[in-house]
Amino acid sequence: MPRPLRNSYGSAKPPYSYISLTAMAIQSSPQKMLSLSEIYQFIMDHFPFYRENTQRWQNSLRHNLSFNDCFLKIPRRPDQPGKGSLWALHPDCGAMFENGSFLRRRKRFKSERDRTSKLAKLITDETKETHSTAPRMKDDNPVRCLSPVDVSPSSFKHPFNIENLIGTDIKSAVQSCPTMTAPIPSLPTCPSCMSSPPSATLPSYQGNLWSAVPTAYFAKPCSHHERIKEYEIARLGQQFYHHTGELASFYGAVPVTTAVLPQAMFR
DNA sequence: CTTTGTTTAATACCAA
DNA sequence: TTGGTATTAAACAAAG
Repeated sequence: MPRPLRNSYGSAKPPYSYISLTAMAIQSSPQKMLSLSEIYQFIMDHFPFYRENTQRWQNSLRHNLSFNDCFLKIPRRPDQPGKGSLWALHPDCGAMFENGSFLRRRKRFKSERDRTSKLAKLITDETKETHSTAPRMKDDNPVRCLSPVDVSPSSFKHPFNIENLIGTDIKSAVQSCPTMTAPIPSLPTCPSCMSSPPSATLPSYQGNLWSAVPTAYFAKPCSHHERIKEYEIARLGQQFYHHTGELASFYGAVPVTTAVLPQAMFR
């Protein structure tokens, strides 16, 4: 049972590490991600101890966000106002705390082989670069997506090629798996526009089978256009979940939006 | 300018 | 004692 937080410790220092406090804040949020200032605010709201000496502990907290693999920096979508990025918990860091009580850390979370954290960094960098390059390509094809089974070299300047991000072991596993034609699963209704996308815009997909698109992708408002992109991303995530489980948890648990993923993927 | 984020370093703590 | 972890300080860059 999670302990009640409010005024539990008066002005005494709570028995939680900065990592615990930050994880609490993030997990308490509906979208499971918060801005830096929102993390500050949560901690100050719930623990009076941290209403003082803010310079000191906030510096420490920022250090923890950057230093620890368990925190993922999620870029804001262009239509999301505010400063800085959003911070989420790495989906694989669930076992970090004993019995989930936040009181003790079992062990430091280290993403295995740096693969997922590298992926997250690459995604962040690609997103930043993509947004800074204002002029878009002439022959934009918004739904052309790199298929996991398509190993043709990318012509992008900064390719977000899934094959570049995964080991050759996974790549060969994907390529060796049975290929078949499957209809794209129907998309859940967008909570923003409350209508289903026209099915004509959704091509069938020749490739490996995938399971259902995680509805988490549609927790945020999106346009039809964006939804198609998000669907392509979900497909990649599920694709690799099917065979490895590793990348899947990354994509599945972090509410990835189009802003998180490089637009180069769709050109 | 301030805020946000990254990184290095020193130090303290704690359990094996 | 040693290794892993947590805290704090500080320098610095990037971005708004």
